[in-house]
Amino acid sequence: MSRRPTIRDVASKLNISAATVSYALSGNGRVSRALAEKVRETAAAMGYVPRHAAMALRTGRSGMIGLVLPNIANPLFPALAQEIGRAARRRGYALLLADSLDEKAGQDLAVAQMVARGVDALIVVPRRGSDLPEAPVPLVIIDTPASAGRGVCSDHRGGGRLVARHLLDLGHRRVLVLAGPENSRVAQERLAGVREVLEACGRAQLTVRHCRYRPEEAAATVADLDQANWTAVAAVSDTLAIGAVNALLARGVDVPREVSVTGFDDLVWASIVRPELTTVRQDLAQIARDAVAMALGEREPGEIVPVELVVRHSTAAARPAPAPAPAPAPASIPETGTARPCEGEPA
Amino acid sequence: MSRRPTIRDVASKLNISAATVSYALSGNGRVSRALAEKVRETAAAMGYVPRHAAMALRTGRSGMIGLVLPNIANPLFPALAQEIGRAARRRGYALLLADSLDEKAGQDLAVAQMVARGVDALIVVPRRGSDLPEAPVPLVIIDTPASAGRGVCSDHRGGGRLVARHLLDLGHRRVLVLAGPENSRVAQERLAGVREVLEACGRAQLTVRHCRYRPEEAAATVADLDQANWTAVAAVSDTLAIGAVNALLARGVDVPREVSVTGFDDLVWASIVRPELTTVRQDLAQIARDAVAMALGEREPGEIVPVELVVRHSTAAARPAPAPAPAPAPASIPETGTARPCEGEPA
DNA sequence: TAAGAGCGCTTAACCGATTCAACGAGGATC
DNA sequence: GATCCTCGTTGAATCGGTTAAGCGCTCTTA
Repeated sequence: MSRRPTIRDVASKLNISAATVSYALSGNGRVSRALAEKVRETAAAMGYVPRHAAMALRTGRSGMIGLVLPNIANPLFPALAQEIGRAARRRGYALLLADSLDEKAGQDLAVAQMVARGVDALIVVPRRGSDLPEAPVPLVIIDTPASAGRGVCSDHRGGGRLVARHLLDLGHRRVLVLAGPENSRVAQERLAGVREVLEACGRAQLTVRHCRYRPEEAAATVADLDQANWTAVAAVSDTLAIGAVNALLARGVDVPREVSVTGFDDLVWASIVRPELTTVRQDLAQIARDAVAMALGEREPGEIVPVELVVRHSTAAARPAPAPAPAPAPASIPETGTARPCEGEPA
Repeated sequence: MSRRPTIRDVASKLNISAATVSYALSGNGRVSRALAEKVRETAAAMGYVPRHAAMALRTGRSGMIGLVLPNIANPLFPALAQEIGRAARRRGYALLLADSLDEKAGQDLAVAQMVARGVDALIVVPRRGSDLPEAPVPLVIIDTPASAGRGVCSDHRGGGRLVARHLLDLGHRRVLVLAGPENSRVAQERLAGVREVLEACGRAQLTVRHCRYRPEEAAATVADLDQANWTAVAAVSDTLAIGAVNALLARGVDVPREVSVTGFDDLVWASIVRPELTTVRQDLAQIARDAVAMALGEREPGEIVPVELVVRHSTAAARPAPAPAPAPAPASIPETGTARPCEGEPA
């Protein structure tokens, strides 16, 4: 026979019942050591591979996790997808992938289709401004603390604090924040972190501008503003940071000597563009592991994963202000994301 | 009953048989118009959603296409994955994703697992240097013409020709080729295209260096060489091109005024870095559509998809050589990838 | 020594679709 | 009026696994 062998083929070759083969291979029933071993050998020799469809039908479990992303083209998500795929595969799960193509209906459609396909759990990075999806299977959200009760997320606010403190330590007091789209919960959190620290400082002056996650919009925003009003640009994403850098360089402004720029996410490109970006790195591997663990019910949702400031070459000590001002503070890198009053300031 | 309704639930509500419901919904059997309509309505009203697992078991078709990538982290592949996902979804197929994590065994393992999971077809972007995978289901390879008999690919060689002709037209005669890893079939093709045109020219002088697909390796390679020997760098990937640009800028060499640089693939970042890269764009959407069509047996494999030269700001007319030399040729952009003798050369 | 508990295996039901074969009712054909 | 078709529908087998229940045996335990 040329068909792929079934469990019954293996059974009849050994003159035992199909059930025994099933028990032996799954390790669930009580089968003698010797027989179990022989079954495994025979199955392997015959090239037996279980049909997941049959297992899924009987057990109601498909062994698949659905991953719904807003847009695979955003470079952060492939990295996350890779980590999730890895974590899932380690547990014997496969990854069913869909992106909502940045369309309103796409997300719910994708979720519904995955449910119809019988995924055992869903991991969703929600589209900006969309409602949180519902599904009759465990659903883990990767987003912000606001929805972390349903999943896991980075400490975006803490990241914002790290950035702000870093800039403060470098002596920057007037900061332009490129705050991303107004309806992005993640961007809101990052902005809140920056704001928290800078406002706690008292002396800092904050300019906030919103724009979509496109370098050209960031560039246009920066180009429109009077550069005299700030010495640092804190962008809530590397994409925006690169746009800002380009606009500044085009204007003949040296980065970081005249203006410091920070990003967010540590995309692969952050360390490739010149100057290499100071940015905040999310621990994607940890998020992926947690998300998968939550999806499979091994862990309670609600995790908030710490982020890390990566200092590179797009930030430097603030230049003395045009008005008479003393030397900037030494550039110590804060190790925590906690707000604390700004000390060691220029007098 | 709180379970998801089955086909039998729908049937008993209408006092008809399950078979009729199946025929009505699938449109396969001969069911009267009126009844078919009533069945569809009732099914929808009851929230009936077919179990793919049951369908898969019975029909042997899972409605899933497996996509195996060498490494999702490479920015080219997510874009491709997105297009393939879109094309698949349009036909009612879902996408099962795996990457081989750039490991030797990963690719075959991924293929085997997908087969076990019952995918109806596989689309594989083979890992460099790996053997072409085999599987008991239709398998489409996205790679180079050498394996295009099994799938679809871009006209990498033609892209190489486009780049070479572009540089030739700009007056460049001494070209450094960053040729990527030696075992990359794609890189080999691109190099071959460049070589073909430049050698046909007769007067061109070619330097070829291999390195892995990492900007820092490209940068190191460029930094090691005596820049006097070439006026243009043709990289077989944008990643390498950016490394080359960085190395040149770090050395104080103006790009493109002193040295022109070209990339390959038109990654999103190619138009974001400064200077924006002149590069070759693959038609990923077309490749994706063709690959899916081939996977589903709607089209014969063997397609070679044309590529397109995208001229931006990293290339410019060659400067007059240190030795007495006339003005460079006008920068006409070739519309075809065909080699032709270099005309309008500097005397 | 009778009741009970394990052990290792088998029997058979079951998951929820698809699809073959058959069947009754009408209509057309001869 | 008998025969044959076609139409619309149904019963039942089937896909390939999982798993509850049970069987005959041996070994404890009271």
